[in-house]
Amino acid sequence: MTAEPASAAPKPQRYQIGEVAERTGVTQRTLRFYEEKGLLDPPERMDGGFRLYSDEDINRVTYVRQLQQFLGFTLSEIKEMVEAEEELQQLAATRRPDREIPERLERIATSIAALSRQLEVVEHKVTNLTAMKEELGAKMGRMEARRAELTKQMQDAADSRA
Amino acid sequence: MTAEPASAAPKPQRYQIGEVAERTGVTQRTLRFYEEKGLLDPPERMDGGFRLYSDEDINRVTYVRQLQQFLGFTLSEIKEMVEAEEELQQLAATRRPDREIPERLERIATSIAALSRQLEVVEHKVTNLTAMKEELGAKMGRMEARRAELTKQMQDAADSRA
DNA sequence: ACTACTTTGACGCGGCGTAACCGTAT
DNA sequence: GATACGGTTACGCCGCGTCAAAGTAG
Repeated sequence: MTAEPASAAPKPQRYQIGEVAERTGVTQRTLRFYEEKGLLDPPERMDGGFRLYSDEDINRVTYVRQLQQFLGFTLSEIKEMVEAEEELQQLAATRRPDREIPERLERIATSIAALSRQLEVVEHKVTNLTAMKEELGAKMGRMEARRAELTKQMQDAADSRA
Repeated sequence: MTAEPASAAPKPQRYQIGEVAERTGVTQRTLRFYEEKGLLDPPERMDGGFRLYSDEDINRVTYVRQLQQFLGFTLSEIKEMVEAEEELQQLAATRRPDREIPERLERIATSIAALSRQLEVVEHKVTNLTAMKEELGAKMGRMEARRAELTKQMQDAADSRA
């Protein structure tokens, strides 16, 4: 599909752990930890043993972090989700065996279920946060009113001495 | 300020730990832990040693949980916030010494700073979540399209056999 | 040969969960 | 005195942070 010179090999971009850490905003420790826990599949290595990550790996990391930080899922929950999604992509890559369509449908159903679970959480959070935002705004208003009042009192005291 | 019969004592509502746990949605362990960490001040006790919490305590717990779960602050950050707020309420309760207005102003300033910090986080989160929501929606759409496609293929196969 | 980067351990910490064992309320 | 509830103590788990000691890249 993509234009590709016949003579040059694909040469896909690879990054070592430090750069991945910077670009994703997590530490190197976290990257190794995720790998250990099966959230990232083991990346390539150079001859000396240094890890070499792909762009896909990077996307995976940011995805995991979103599910964790923004939605509050645990790492084991997230693991299930990414595993489901991986299976799905593998199925999409296979050259249409055309048998086993029911199985494909099952996978998709699971995936849709996961997605709607996530959507639910997102909407829940947005509702809560919006409510909180208004509360905070009101509190801020009261605080600023008190501050203004006190500042005025100070002014008056200063004026009466003049 | 509030109407109060002269003959009957105030009789403020008190709850023991189990009920507080239910009403706030945290475990008893968490309540004791928060107390230990100084996030809740030590509640009253009955003669046998059972803890007796007030409505204020309950509010405090839900407040702490909001800051933690929704905004992602650590317990030590939250501790600073609630301590600041406590000082503020004490100052509001004192019978206007009218001296030390500058000090009051300082407290209020700290409090306002904390509030705007929280507001920032809230807005940040809402932005992120909204973006995520749209992504999820799009993904859902694609999934459902694929499902429809596959279901149709199955239909066709069944029809051709009939 | 130098410097920056990476490797695998291993221990530590925050924020609780989960018994265990015993005392209190009713 | 049975049953539900609460008290403290202590160990465990998750999600990493933080050295330490050694090897690799360029």
